[in-house]
Amino acid sequence: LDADGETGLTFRTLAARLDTGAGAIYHHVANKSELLLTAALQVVTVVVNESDRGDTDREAIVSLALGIFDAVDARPWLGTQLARAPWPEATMLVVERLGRRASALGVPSATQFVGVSTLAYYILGAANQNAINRGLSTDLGDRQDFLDEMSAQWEALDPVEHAFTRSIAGQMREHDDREVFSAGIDLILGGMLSAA
Amino acid sequence: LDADGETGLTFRTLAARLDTGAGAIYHHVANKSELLLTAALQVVTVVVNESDRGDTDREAIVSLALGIFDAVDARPWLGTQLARAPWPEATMLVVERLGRRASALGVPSATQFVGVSTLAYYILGAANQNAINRGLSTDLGDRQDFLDEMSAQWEALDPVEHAFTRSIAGQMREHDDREVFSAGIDLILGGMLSAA
DNA sequence: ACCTGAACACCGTTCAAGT
DNA sequence: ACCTGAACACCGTTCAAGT
Repeated sequence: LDADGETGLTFRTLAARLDTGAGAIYHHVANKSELLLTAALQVVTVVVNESDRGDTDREAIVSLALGIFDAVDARPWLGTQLARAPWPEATMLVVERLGRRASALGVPSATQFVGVSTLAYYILGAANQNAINRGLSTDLGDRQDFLDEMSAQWEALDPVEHAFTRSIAGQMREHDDREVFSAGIDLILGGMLSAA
Repeated sequence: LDADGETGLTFRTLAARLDTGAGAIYHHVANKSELLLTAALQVVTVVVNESDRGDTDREAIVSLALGIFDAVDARPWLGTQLARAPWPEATMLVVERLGRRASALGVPSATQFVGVSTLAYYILGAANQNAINRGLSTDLGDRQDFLDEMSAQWEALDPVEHAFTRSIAGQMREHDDREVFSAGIDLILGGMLSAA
């Protein structure tokens, strides 16, 4: 799974690795979906326990978010599993930790439901996007080439029709992934706290 | 595509519908991915033009977001295409509109890049989640049964280990999808404006 | 230039037959 | 109770052969 990704893991290769038949695996898991979700829960349990820390609740939320970001960066297949709907157990584990910290931070209880799910969508979306982009850039040269090309494409767009996209092309080229990601978490936290 | 979803559209069924061979389609599109992205761009172009309106920029952003939410609700395959990485042309069209409105709204230029991508991740994540949940609930009885069961499951969790999840179980049961979605947009906009 | 459709190289999943 | 692995029912994609 870690070596060849989600499509690399087939019941045939897995059976060969376990020195058994493909059908035998169905005596232990119902189907491929369950297999992947089980793997995801196992990884996330560790990540959440290791990253839910910091001197303040706010720091703990950023730390949790970065923990997921880094885990998905290292294992792109994980991002796909966490973003499934309805949210699987692994994702609910992250939501639980985020919510507890948000509550302790003083986010009004009326905004906790919306706030935490906003945080979760942002974390999963940004982590997935980052992981896939990184996969693409190792294929097609290095990250900077990839960003340069994307940025150049944006700058070549129509100045009227795509004014905003052009205006952020420079930032796209020079941004640091983890820093921008953290800034996003801070922005959402700001919204949650000022919504009182 | 609209009738049977993404997996329902195969080159064989499409060829049968067009009274031709499966291979012939490859003379018009490179592969299935390109086919789906083309369909997505076509739909989103219309949606964006129809929903980018309101008396204020803030209202226009909410209207845009709801436009995408509703479009994905009606066509779940669209959500999958918009959430692809790197963001396809159709998604960039949404980002452009959101960014232009955010800029006009007075969001500091330093936070526009982070703010608009936060908004985009939230919109795509929430719209997809909603669409898939709705698909599940039409299969397994109606929406309320689905929410009741999920809510009951959450309330049955361990009170210590899952304190937060339990605390939002009630809201999960009673929430209105579009209202909660709008509230999330407002929360992010609040964060973008107070980040000055 | 475009179409045809059999063939290729796969999948996840099932199931009769074994141990 | 568990394993085996051929078979089933599909995919997206390719390509020699046609028009």
